[in-house]
Amino acid sequence: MANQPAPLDAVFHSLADPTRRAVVTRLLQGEAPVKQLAQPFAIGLPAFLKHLAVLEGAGLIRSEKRGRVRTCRIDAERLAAAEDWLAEQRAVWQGRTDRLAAFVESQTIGSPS
Amino acid sequence: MANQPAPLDAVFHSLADPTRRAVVTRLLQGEAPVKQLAQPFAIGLPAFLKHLAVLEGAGLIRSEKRGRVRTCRIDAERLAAAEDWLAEQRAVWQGRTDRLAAFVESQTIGSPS
DNA sequence: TGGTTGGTTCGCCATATGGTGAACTATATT
DNA sequence: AATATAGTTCACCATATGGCGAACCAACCA
Repeated sequence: MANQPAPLDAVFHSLADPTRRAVVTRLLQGEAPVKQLAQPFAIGLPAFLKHLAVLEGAGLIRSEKRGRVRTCRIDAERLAAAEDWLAEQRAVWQGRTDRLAAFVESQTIGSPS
Repeated sequence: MANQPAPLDAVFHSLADPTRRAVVTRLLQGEAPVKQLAQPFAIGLPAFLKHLAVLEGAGLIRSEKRGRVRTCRIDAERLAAAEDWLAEQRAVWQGRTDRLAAFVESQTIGSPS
């Protein structure tokens, strides 16, 4: 159902880099300033800022500058979009092996408690 | 748990392109020869073959040549790896937002529906 | 045997990506 | 006021990406 190409391009492209994935994982623990985010990586700040720009461009993170510190936080919606796309695909391929029914059921809950 | 950087790089990079995502979706319906796969797209065969090479390099598809026809099929394991990674991340962020939601709710009970 | 078809390979090109170092701005800190 | 700190911007570089057209090989068909 969902088929928004452009955003997915950006999200998947963001996740194709280990540095950026690490940033995402890190930010899921909570917000953090740029320098602290950059510290674990063996690249210069300019290069790291480009990564942040890619992530922010993809809508995966947001950032706000207070004083001289820019604080970044996760924006998980786009992450969910990526997972949704994969889940859709999985529904198809797993359907061939047998779990389609379970998935459909989980999507169409209609009369629980 | 799972933290295999290199394969994920290739998988996410593969999925960052709409043509390649379309190929994946298409192949989930069943195997198909190269030409048939390429037909919907407005690019030349050489360019399309590069996309297939990227997908195959990422382990998302396999292909076999019989006669002069190369038939491609999906190899869903790597797709699952990507979804697993995202599911892990979601587990974290949903854990947080769930706790947050629970907290907010616990502070604001009093006038629901 | 000769043509058509399905793929492949080759060279080429424009642009994007991921990195660098150096210079610069603006906000703390002392 | 002087200095350190956190980011930012800039010019630059090497390589990867995604596309092209043209030439090519192998196999099926007539």
